[in-house]
Amino acid sequence: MDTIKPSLLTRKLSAFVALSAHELAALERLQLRRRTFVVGRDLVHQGQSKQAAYILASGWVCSYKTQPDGTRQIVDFQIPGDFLGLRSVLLRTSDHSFEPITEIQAAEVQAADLLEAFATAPRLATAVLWAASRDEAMVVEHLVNLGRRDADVRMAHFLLEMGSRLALVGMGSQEGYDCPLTQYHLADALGLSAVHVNRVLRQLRESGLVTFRSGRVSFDNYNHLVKLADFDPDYLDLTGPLLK
Amino acid sequence: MDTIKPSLLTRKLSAFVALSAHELAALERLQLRRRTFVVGRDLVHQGQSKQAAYILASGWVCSYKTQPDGTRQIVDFQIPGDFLGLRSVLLRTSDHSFEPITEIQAAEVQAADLLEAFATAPRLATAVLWAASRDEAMVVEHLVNLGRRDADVRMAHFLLEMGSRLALVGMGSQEGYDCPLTQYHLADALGLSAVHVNRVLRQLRESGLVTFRSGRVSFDNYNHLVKLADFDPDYLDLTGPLLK
DNA sequence: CGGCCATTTGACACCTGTCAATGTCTGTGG
DNA sequence: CCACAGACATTGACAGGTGTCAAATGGCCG
Repeated sequence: MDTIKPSLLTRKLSAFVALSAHELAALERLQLRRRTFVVGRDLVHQGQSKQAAYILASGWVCSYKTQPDGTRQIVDFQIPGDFLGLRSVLLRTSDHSFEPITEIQAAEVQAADLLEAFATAPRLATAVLWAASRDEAMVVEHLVNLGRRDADVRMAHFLLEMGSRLALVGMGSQEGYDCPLTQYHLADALGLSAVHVNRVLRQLRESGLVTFRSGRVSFDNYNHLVKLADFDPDYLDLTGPLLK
Repeated sequence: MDTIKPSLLTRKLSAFVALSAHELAALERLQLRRRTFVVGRDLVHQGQSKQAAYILASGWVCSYKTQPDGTRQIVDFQIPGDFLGLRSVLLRTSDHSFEPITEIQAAEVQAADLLEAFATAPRLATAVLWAASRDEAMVVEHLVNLGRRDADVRMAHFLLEMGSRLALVGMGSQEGYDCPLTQYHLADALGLSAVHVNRVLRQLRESGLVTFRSGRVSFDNYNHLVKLADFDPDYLDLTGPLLK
């Protein structure tokens, strides 16, 4: 099942920065130390420090914060090709937790390895910075989602965003994608109750827009869904600036 | 009215990283090119690129995103001593707008100046990275606020957070602080309607917790407010890791 | 087959938004 | 000095979105 081909991270970064063979090799070297993690056990826990970063090779992860009253807010999901805990390794502090949603494979990256790779291949730093910046832009978009959109639009936007992200690594299209999330995950990410998530999903399904069922998201009418969600399919493509 | 003393940014960073005289000088040099901006005219507009960054010397700014339907979501507020548009200058892209809330004074910083300062005083880069990271942590906390807290708790948390931030630059205490925001600003930041903001403020005031009136936030019962909001007064103090 | 987990559904309460009107304050111009 | 406009704050009535509670259904696995 495992690929020998270029990693997904390579694939993603190459879509935005033309990396040389030397740079590509440095990038691949970072991903040698593969580890497997099982569902449920947190990779990094809120408040821990001195952690490694990871490059996700397969499986889904979510990063979240838990409140004293037990409710949690999922900040973002990580999919194959994504960095995980990049900030915590650079700053040696972590302000939220990471939980595998499926069994995952990830390459562990020490701060020293990362810095060495940057020294060898400086443009790599730019590319990684771009990736981190894209992640931050998604958190901001997530913020707008929570603050200013109704539950149905919020859901539509979220499903479309995941679709675009997955398409970047060849795991999705305008037809749909495989999605291991439960409705509880959606609830914790979108600031809704699980019951209401179910209601919204039913409504979207019955409107012929999108179907979320048994681990699969199917876009029944991609264009109408994009219109409902005011979704800009290009907002993740912060292309241009880095192409020089 | 203007201070000759060390800038507020210096003051803030010094609370977390012990900077040498050489580093302090480099930091001050960044802040020579002062400019004044008036209320209402955006500093950086959504989608623009090739912008300068700013270090805010006086006044308040908000960063926000506007949606096609006209509603807006305020992502964060910047107060004296804060960076503004740091990411857009490094990546030459801007995904949201900045609007002065009061008349402001800010120092314009070109990407080249910043990089030169980093080269001269390497630890400065760490300090600035720390500041950027703290800003990102606040956005995440903001996300949790919107997703998982009721309007009253959300408001309480927000007022306390601004208080802590202002205290770091000597502009606030547990007594309260001067606050130029209108209830519309609060609404756009907290994902509420202006009418509901008013209701919530009244409730908090009548509960004897906090009073928001005529440009002033007064903590009537700081401890109870902290308890209501589940506010961790230390979460902005990402101290420790950088002190080595 | 018997749990266990996720999904689904209905009833009901309540938090929050919307609409509309009024009050307060400040600055401007007659 | 007063009238007025405009921005912001305040209040009430009402509707609707969303949460909570509770129960039923369905699928998966030991």
